[in-house]
Amino acid sequence: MTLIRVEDIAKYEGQEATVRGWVYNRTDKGKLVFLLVRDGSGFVQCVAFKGDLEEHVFDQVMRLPQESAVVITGPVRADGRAPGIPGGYEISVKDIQIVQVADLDYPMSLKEHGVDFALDNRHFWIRFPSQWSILRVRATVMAAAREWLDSHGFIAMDTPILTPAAAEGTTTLFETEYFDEGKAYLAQTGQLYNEANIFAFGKVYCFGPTFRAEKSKTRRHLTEFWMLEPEIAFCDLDELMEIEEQLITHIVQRVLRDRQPELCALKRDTSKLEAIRPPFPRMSYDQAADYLIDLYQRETDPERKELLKFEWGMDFGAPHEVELTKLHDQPVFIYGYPTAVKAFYMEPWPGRPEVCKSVDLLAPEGYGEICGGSERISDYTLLLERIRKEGLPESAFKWYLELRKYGSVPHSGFGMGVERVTAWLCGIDHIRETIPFPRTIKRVYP
RNA sequence: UCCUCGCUAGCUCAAUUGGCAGAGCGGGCGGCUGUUAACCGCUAGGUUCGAGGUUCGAGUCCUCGGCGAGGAGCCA
Repeated sequence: MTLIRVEDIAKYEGQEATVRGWVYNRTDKGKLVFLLVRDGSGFVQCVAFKGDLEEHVFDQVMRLPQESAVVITGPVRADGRAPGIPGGYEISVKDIQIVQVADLDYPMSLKEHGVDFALDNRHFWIRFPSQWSILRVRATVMAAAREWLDSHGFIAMDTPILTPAAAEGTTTLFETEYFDEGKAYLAQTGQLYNEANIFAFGKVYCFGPTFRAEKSKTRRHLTEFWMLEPEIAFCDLDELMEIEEQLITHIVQRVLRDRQPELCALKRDTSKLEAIRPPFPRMSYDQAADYLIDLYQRETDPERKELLKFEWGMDFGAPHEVELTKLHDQPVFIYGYPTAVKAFYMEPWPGRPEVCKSVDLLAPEGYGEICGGSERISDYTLLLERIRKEGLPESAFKWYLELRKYGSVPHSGFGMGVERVTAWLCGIDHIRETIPFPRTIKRVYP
């Protein structure tokens, strides 16, 4: 008996194989029972004929409840009628071991469910082909990102999740007691620590959960999400964009190569992803602003006009980002945002202090911002001035400022939101499905 | 915080003008050798989110509250 993984089933055509898994669906048809079995790596149809099994066994198979655990052995056959991920192959049940007969009150039937019910049952929902596929793509996004960085001289350098006094207002930070030291806060970014790390390691990245207590209630926000943050010494804004487009391209290629059955199960139009290749278009904030102002002025529908309202100096809202992504089939860089709407540590544009060397990467098809980054201020005096202007506590930034005194160089970095990238690649419209157990303003269960 | 919508069987939903609370799925029993979220027959299953009000009569109308969704704002 050869134990196989369903994702490799094509290799075993004509051979006897064993799969271990769970009954996702059962259809009985008189003397014939179809079991759609999940084994974690895929979904495969197993067919039991009454004549092949002892009568009491067949009878048990015919009544096997959804989600029962089984070990099935039999020959693998190619059959175009067989559903599954990947489909096209099925196993004839010659032997079946029933590890557990599931209770009959499994809450998630295979019909439609409302969002709230599905999320209350997230611990079961992840068994569904759609959710399973999305989370497999997520894992590949994460693996591909590490793979590219690790092979391009970046050192993985974890940054703390418990952090001291807030770098900015405490309103969006989750707070916790920290022994006798007062308050600690869950990290919103590892960037400041990454900036320390590059002066030891040159090119680094951190990759972990980040926490934002924003009262955002949209399809693009979670309170706990995973962010990849590379930071590079001796790197300006142009070089940063090159790194971003190389990384994103690699991720897209890997997902296309390794997650084809999952994308197919999600009915993703992969031709849109196959077309992604660097260099990505670059557009200045000024150009984007001109375009959006023109769009705003020409809009006649009052409701839409209100949403598209724009003037130079504003940050983009979701509707603006959507309009900008419609201009290209590729991800698009928007660089040179107004200093006033960006963070204090961004390097000013030479000769134009009202603009800074920041860049956002917007995914196509209306997905919007997937990466945000900038060249950082490398001059001590300028950074100190900025910290004071923002009214930030100087003492908390002592170590950060000191980095500018000993070997400071131009450096840049960015953050990539794993959930937003995954949502884009999967073609789904809400990022809560791209993380196993989403945390939103209204949900910390399960 | 604001705007809009929703809450009826385990799930997804229906219920005409205020007039007997229903269907599909899921569960049970039975049938069928190619099902694809199978199909067919039978069957069990209800505090209509909560409190109060109007009315002969409220799932439906009114008031207050709760919960959720979509969007906006917010958002390194």
